[in-house]
Amino acid sequence: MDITTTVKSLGALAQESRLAAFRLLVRRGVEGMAAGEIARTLSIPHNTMSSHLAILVNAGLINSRRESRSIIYSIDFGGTRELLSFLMQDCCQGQPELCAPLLDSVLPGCCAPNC
Amino acid sequence: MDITTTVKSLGALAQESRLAAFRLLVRRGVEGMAAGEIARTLSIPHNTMSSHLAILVNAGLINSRRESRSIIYSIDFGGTRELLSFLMQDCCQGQPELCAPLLDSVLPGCCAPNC
DNA sequence: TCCATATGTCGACGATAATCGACATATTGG
DNA sequence: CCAATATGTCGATTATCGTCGACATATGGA
Repeated sequence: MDITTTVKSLGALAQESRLAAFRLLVRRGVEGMAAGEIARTLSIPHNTMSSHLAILVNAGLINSRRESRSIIYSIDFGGTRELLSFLMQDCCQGQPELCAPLLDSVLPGCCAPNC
Repeated sequence: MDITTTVKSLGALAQESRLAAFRLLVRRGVEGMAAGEIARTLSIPHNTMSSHLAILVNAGLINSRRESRSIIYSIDFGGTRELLSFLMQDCCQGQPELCAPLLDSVLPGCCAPNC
């Protein structure tokens, strides 16, 4: 992931409706959520939400699949991983002693078994 | 950290010059870098860089201190930690098995001794 | 096929953001 | 105090973004 792609991804998340939608989808996992349900949940007009979702898809943060009449959006673990990875990679270039306390407080918030 | 603050921080990083400046400062650690040197390094007019730095300060991602005629900017580990923590907290609500592979690939990029 | 449901696209408006010249402020040394 | 250096502020311009009404497309069932 280069700096341009990162700016794009960060920009996609740097908007209240989109960040809210993203967080909603993160919690849903692979199951995902239909476009209309996302819009209703966040009280946002369906067409406005539609463009926001398109921006998140374009940024590689979420995916979409059709299921009957609905289009289901779900988190793109690959793209999300790349963004987090890029941000973390930069956290302590050559100075591990500085970022250790930073990470110590981040990791407990993560529920993965290996943390 | 709430969603509004997060949007602000992400927005601060969602701009090429600011992300570049932030990454520069992350690598510098507590030592930091003078405003003018940042501007020269990134080939950005000093006043343009000045407003970008102000936005990063306002977002709580960097700090400033005066040293003689220069103003030295450096990463704000506290604010940066809060942002990363917020993003990581959301990564696997109730579904650790889904985010484990996500984190597995993020953590190796981190140089902290405990990873 | 026709209608209802679900979602996406287009276009225009208002708002916000990025840029940079010109000017202002702050610090140090002579 | 004055000049040089370092940085910040203001203001105007241009570009981009968010919003939403109106219309278009896609799916499934009667």
